[in-house]
Amino acid sequence: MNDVAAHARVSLKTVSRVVNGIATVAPELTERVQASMKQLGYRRNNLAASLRAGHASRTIGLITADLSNSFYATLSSAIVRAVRAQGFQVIMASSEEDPALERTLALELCQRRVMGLIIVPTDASHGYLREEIELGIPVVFLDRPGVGISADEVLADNRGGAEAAIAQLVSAGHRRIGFLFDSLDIYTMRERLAGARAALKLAGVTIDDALVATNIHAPEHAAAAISNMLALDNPPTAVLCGNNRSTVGAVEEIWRQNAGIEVSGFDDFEMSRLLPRTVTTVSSDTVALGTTAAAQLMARIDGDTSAPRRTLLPTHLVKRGGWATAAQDRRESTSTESDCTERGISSHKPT
Amino acid sequence: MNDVAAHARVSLKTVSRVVNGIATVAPELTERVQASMKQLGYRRNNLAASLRAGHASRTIGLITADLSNSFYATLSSAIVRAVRAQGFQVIMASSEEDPALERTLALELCQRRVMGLIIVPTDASHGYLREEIELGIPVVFLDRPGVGISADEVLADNRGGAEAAIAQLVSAGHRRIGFLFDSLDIYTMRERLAGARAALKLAGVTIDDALVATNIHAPEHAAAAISNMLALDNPPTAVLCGNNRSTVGAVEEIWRQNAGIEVSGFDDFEMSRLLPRTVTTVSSDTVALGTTAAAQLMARIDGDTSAPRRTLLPTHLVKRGGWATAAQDRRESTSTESDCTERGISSHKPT
DNA sequence: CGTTACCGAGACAACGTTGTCCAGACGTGA
DNA sequence: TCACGTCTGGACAACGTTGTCTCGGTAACG
Repeated sequence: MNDVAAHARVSLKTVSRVVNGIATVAPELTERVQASMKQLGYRRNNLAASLRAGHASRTIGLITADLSNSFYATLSSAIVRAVRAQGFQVIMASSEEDPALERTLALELCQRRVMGLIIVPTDASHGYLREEIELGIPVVFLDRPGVGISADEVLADNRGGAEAAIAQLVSAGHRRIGFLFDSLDIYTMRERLAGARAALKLAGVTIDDALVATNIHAPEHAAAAISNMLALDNPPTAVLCGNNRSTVGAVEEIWRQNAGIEVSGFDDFEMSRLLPRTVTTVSSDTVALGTTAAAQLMARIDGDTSAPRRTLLPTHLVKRGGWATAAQDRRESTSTESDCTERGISSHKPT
Repeated sequence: MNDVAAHARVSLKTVSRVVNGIATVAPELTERVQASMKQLGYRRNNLAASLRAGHASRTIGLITADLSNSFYATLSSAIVRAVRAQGFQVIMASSEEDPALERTLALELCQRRVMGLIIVPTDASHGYLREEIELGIPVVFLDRPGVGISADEVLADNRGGAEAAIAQLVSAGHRRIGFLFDSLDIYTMRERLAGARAALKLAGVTIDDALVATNIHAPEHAAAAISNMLALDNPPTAVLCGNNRSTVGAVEEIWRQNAGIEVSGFDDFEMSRLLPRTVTTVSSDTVALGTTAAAQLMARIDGDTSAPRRTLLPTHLVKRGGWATAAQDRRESTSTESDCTERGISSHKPT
């Protein structure tokens, strides 16, 4: 900037004024300065500017569990788009589900003076964030609640979705329902299982613990677990899968064994309509989750100091797949959705 | 920092030394400073530090075409992980395939003093980047080459992959092969089609223009296009799809019409093995693409000033899906891969 | 012609940090 | 005891920018 000023034979401040588009500069000088900037390849240093201006870095931090997972990719994409509209940029990091790494990343981002954080939290205490929040960096937890701290949360109604899925299976006559869930250390898994249990209790159906498999991390685990269940004297007639990996493994194995049991699962996914079996998925609007979290954070950055708020987004049942079971499901996916349950924000309040 | 110094009754510089872990501070003072830092909630301002230190922001910028696409999500994830190992953070942005937006984003990131850029470029001139590169911000183009500028490029061997796919179809006896490609404005589409044409020419097979459909953006377009081809007097016996969306649409429609034609396609995708039809996909190691680009950029940041370099990663054919056509394909996917062609880096040099 | 008012431009300080240099204190050896 | 060396702490400047204040010039009006 000094060089530009010297080259254009004006003062430093005049260059600053031109850069910031302040109108009170003589047109002739403006022109000279702009020519010099171009000639010298001048680029405004936004870091320095935000230093002077007092922390207005116009950057937020985003920590998800696994960037390559399409669920988080969609979330991230929605967030980036939403905050970009307000001139904000996003530093992204991945905690790999490791609480220690998550903490390190969060603190690093705070040091970098992000103006806010969106975190998909792991299942460890987030007390360390209290200080950062008090120091003025707002935090929004996304998809799962933070532990041991009060902050904004944007969640999907997993419990309600589970209840709806079970209600549908029960009304279709199923009484023996299997469960394939990932680790119950994950909040969403606990919620989904709790919802399912509640709905079954309501329907007066008792749960056979032999039909509840947990710690299913990969399709192979799901295949093995469902295989075991099918080998029981009294096998399930339907299965509820805790996430899309479980669903995929279950569908594969069920198809392989040509077993005629019904499948419901969480986390709708791209291409799910190409599954050979009909599957009912509990899906939530991932884009809305991201957009809502971004909006909540921006409100905090803009000075909203009201009490922390939990937003619960609805989930709904969608019928997917069924190519192998043929032409009985030739309807468009939109009309398929219409005969499914919708759950509103107020449907259920997880604790 | 001033406050900490006052509180600990030491000089500003002493605090700085403690923060930076310089050993020449008396242990007693170090302790006093650390206590004061904790008590006052001091956080080092990395922005200010990098300002003083001369642009060592330890941040890179990443611009992809569409964050929510699983291909770019995987790329991004690999890049974030790779640079994180060197203490770098990543600011991510999405160009939405819009050259003007891409340019705006790139310049914004430069103003923010990122130390390097990885860009999945759109098909417009990147001459504007020349100045930035000269100013010392290295750029690596990923997945597609930049236009009108010489910089590092990390690409997949699309042309070789297309040749391999066609060779396989031809050797299986196919002579009438349809093509479903997205816009030829996209570099990868041009490369893939060029490879296919070259391989067909080599095999002495002439191409019927009625079997070449372009500008296929969505599965529905692919379905319509393949439907038209199947209605011809002399329909194709096989089809090559330019990306996974085309593949999905084609497979759906072919299945619907119960037409027995063979499908090959680009871009392997999660769940592709659950497709009802057997599909041969040309896949590349997406993680390796990202990791390679990150490594190349880090080398430039570390001062590598050698001539711009094009890295071509191999593609290989993988058989996927086939649930609906049943038990003839019961093998594990690993063994399925073993009977497929592998293309090396040196297989083909696209221009 | 003089005075006032206004406007454009420059000097200066400050944002938070760190490198450089220097001063002072302490210890040791002659 | 004095001189020299070493080692720690502090003053100062600088990174690149912008807000504030002030000054000089010009135009308009009395």
